[in-house]
Amino acid sequence: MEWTDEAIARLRDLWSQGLSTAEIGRQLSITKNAVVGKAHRLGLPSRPSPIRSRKAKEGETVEPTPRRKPAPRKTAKEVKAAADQTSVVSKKPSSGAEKPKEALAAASVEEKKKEVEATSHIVKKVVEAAPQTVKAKVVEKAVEAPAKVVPLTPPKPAQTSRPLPPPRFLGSIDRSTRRGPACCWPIGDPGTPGFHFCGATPLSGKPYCAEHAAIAYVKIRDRRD
DNA sequence: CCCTGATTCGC
DNA sequence: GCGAATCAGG
Repeated sequence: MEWTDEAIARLRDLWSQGLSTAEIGRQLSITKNAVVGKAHRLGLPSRPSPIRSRKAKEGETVEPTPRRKPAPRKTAKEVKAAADQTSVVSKKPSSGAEKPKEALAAASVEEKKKEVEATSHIVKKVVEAAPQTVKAKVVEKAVEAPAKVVPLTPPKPAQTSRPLPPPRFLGSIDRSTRRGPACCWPIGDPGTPGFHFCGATPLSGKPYCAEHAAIAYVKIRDRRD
């Protein structure tokens, strides 16, 4: 990474805006390690760290989180040697070709963009992640940018007088292998035998899977007649 | 497991 | 100086 004046300025700016190191990294197309490393070197103010957040009790000398052993780190040579060996000996059968990091990063960025376009959830997410001091700022920024979104109510189950049967999730079929949350998009008519909820793995932070989230969250301008 | 930021240390 | 590897907390 060539730390040009501009790159450094950008880093400083984003850093001061309270964006996460990973987010800054994405915007600069570098890793969060590079970001935090450079920030550290630049003497930028530390962010509230998850780990060191040990209460600085008054008088109590908080041990700087006694980090453990320096951890033996592989040398580049060792890494290369290992790589050579594995590539010759036991090439992974079908793990698929690993995407280059750039591709991954790009994909990640694309994903993010889509998300921002489609929903405002990301805004909330970002805001939540941001330190208090910058929340307002972030909101202000974000509000004008992404399209407004309205969560449409999913098909309203016709309410019956008798209690509904216990909802069945398709996901419960393989509950043994996947215990996570389940998409709660209703399928079929409540009260009828076939009624169940989707049960697929929901998008992070949403009650619906990708397929149904796409239906549930519709851009306002797409609803206009 | 995902995320986060901080630190270490081979390069 | 750089940043991947690693750590550790949520």
